[in-house]
Amino acid sequence: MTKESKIPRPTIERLALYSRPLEIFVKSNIPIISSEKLAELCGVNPAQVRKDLAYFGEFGVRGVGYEVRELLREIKRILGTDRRWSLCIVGMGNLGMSLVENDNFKQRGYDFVAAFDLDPKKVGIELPCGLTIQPAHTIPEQVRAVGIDLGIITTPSREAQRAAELLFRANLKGILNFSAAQVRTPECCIVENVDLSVKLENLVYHLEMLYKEKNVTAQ
Amino acid sequence: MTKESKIPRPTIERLALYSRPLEIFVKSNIPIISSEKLAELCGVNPAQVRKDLAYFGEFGVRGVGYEVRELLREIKRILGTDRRWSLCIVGMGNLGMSLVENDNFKQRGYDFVAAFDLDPKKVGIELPCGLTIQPAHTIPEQVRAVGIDLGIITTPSREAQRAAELLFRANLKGILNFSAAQVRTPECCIVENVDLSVKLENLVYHLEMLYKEKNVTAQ
DNA sequence: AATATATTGTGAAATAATGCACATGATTTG
DNA sequence: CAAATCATGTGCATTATTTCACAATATATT
Ligand SMILES: NC(=O)c1ccc[n+]([C@@H]2O[C@H](COP(=O)([O-])OP(=O)(O)OC[C@H]3O[C@@H](n4cnc5c(N)ncnc54)[C@H](O)[C@@H]3O)[C@@H](O)[C@H]2O)c1
Ligand SMILES: NC(=O)c1ccc[n+]([C@@H]2O[C@H](COP(=O)([O-])OP(=O)(O)OC[C@H]3O[C@@H](n4cnc5c(N)ncnc54)[C@H](O)[C@@H]3O)[C@@H](O)[C@H]2O)c1
Repeated sequence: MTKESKIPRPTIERLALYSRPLEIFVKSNIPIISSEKLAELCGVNPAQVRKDLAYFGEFGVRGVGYEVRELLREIKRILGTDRRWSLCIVGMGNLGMSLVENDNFKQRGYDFVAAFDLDPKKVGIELPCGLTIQPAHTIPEQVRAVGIDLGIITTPSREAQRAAELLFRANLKGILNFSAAQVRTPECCIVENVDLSVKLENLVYHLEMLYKEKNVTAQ
Repeated sequence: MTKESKIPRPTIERLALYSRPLEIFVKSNIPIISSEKLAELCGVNPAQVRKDLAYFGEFGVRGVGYEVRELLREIKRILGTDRRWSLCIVGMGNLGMSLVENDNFKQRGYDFVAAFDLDPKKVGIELPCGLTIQPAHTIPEQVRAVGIDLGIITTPSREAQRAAELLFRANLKGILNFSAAQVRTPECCIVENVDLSVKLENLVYHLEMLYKEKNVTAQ
């Protein structure tokens, strides 16, 4: 098992990616998929798919392919999404609201069990999803009491670190941070930062490259 | 210039990251920053920072550091964010609404100039940001007429490919896709996929690893 | 002005990730 | 049942990325 700690990071990211088409295939009752087909659907190399999976076992049958249902089950087991995870969310602005109300999360095994905000005008509001917004200072007690697994931060950037501290001090183990601030945590707490404008800036860079190449080759 | 095409992808991602603390330093009137400080703030290695920057020129002064204002200006020039970009957004549900109303984008140089939806109940609604939701079938003409640079897809996954096709057929060059579906485009159009539940699944995997290691070392 | 200290830029080593190409085993066909 | 076909699993070469370590250069100190 300790071997699994030297799995390439990109492999983990791709496993999650692979599960999307697999879910669709399960629904469509398609029993078998090849690495080639799965690779095509995810925009990667077929050998990559096979290698990624081979880190964890032999899930395929030579000359045949992978049994869709079984493969999806294995990937979920590997990722840890074969059980439900409880989430709380801190900062109930536009983005926070949009996330709690999105039921893709529930379908994928994530349950929002608490929503927090600092603003007294927001505290007490009952959300369509059934939760009532709680005051931010109650984060520690509630995280501990309910045993919340993961926290999502959707506060303004300048408040993100403060929010994170309330969370990990209450012994919560993972944080998904949507603010533009880089959040710092002790080793016992894992953070994923998702800065959406970083994504936009990537896109813009690659576009500029595309334009430049065109100009060069056109001359 | 063609040399810039073999810049490591991760370098581009980090450049965008570096600009966040730099923006704050500019506001705080801090004139100089070292690679070590910048690295610490972004959670990377200082040599990495220097190498990333060195791909594009010599922006620092030995023994001193980097002039904050100048460095930010250079990074923006490199990324292509030294000009404004026009955006349209397709699918005005919770997430789409939250994105158009977020004014971080405007601050960073992105202007939403059109919003589209398929649903007749949504078409015609005037948004707080001033835009009126347009019917999706008008995407081609409006993208061409206004000369929109980038498109954001926030439709349900099953509609994402259709939305993408309307966009790139109208000669739009870049797409940021928030649906869980992998969108396929011709070479002339660049897509960034941002699947938020992939991020969650990554987090969950690394958490599970953390737990397992603890159990192992505890025994 | 000499010495100590700070910090960049970069070649080269180390590490990480990808993808080819083929042996291996399953299935189909004639 | 032999031959042809298909598709996995994997060793290895290749390519990509990170990090080290140090020469080069600037500033501070005495
Ligand atoms: N809305 C988007 O589409 C979008 C896009 C990209 C990034 N983001 C980022 O996501 C974050 C949230 O965006 P938003 O548009 O929802 O902002 P918002 O201003 O609408 O909401 C922020 C909410 O956080 C609350 N808050 C502030 N400090 C808090 C604290 N310490 N504890 C708890 N709650 C606190 C505020 O009361 C408010 O309700 C921001 O960091 C933003 O940069 C948002
Ligand atoms: N809301 C979130 O927080 C969140 C989180 C993660 C991922 N996502 C993804 O983002 C997407 C949007 O999420 P949402 O919660 O806003 O969904 P939503 O159902 O609230 O909104 C989708 C909108 O798209 C419109 N639409 C459907 N087909 C269209 C088409 N062909 N052209 C134009 N408009 C069309 C619908 O009328 C609707 O208004 C989904 O793919 C979802 O999986 C959302």
